[in-house]
Amino acid sequence: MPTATTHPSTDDLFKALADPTRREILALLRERSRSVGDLAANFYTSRPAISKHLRILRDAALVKDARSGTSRLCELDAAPLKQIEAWLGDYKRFWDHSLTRLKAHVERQR
Amino acid sequence: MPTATTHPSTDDLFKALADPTRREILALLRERSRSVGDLAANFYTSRPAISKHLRILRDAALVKDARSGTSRLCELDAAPLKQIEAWLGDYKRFWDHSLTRLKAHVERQR
DNA sequence: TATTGCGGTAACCATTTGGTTACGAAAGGA
DNA sequence: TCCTTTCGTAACCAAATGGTTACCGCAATA
Repeated sequence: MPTATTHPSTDDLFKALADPTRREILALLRERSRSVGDLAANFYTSRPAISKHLRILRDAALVKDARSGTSRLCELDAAPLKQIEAWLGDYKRFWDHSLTRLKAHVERQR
Repeated sequence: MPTATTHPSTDDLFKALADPTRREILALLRERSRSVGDLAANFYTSRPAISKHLRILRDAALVKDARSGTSRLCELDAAPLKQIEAWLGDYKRFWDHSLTRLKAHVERQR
């Protein structure tokens, strides 16, 4: 599918974010919208490789693009990251749990 | 390395979270600490496969474990997720950006 | 119309990933 | 002491991943 009309799956999102090059692309798009070639110029890898990363980011709905003459302007869409935030929400109450719990539990079993 | 004493890299964290089985393991550990076999019983995949997932989660410092007799008790450590939260923080100001920006920009170029 | 530049994609390749089965080490109990 | 249970790991395999080069389509321009 060309452009995801519905929400991307949490899996698609995490997988898209799991690559450092893709996270760097997002960081670059945070500054301003950029063409594909502009983005590729920031990496040592080839333009087709960046093009494939962009497809994954587009499928995860994290990047929108539109033709502008012969080039293609890519823009960050951070909205899907709200899903990651929501996923994190279920773990926040464990952030400050004392890590002595496990140790104590094992001790108790002796 | 057996147990990460320092903070895991953001890359290790995202990669650890990029697999649905590993996210499900974390969700199970949210309820209570569990042995490796207990965890494996919740999946159709084999125990060694779960064991390998647990190694990745341990390397990402998301799971701590301790021997308890012949079994090994695994516990969630959600603290590293704060790093993901921090990463997300750099994108929050883009969450509500109007997506007409790109469109407008392209229009302007005509 | 012919040419140039931008970017997507096909074809291919090496590496990584996630799974399996088989085996061995360690702790507990008969 | 011997047997059982639990779990990690080695060895192996298929599929996915991330990279490359080559090629093609399309828009702008001379």
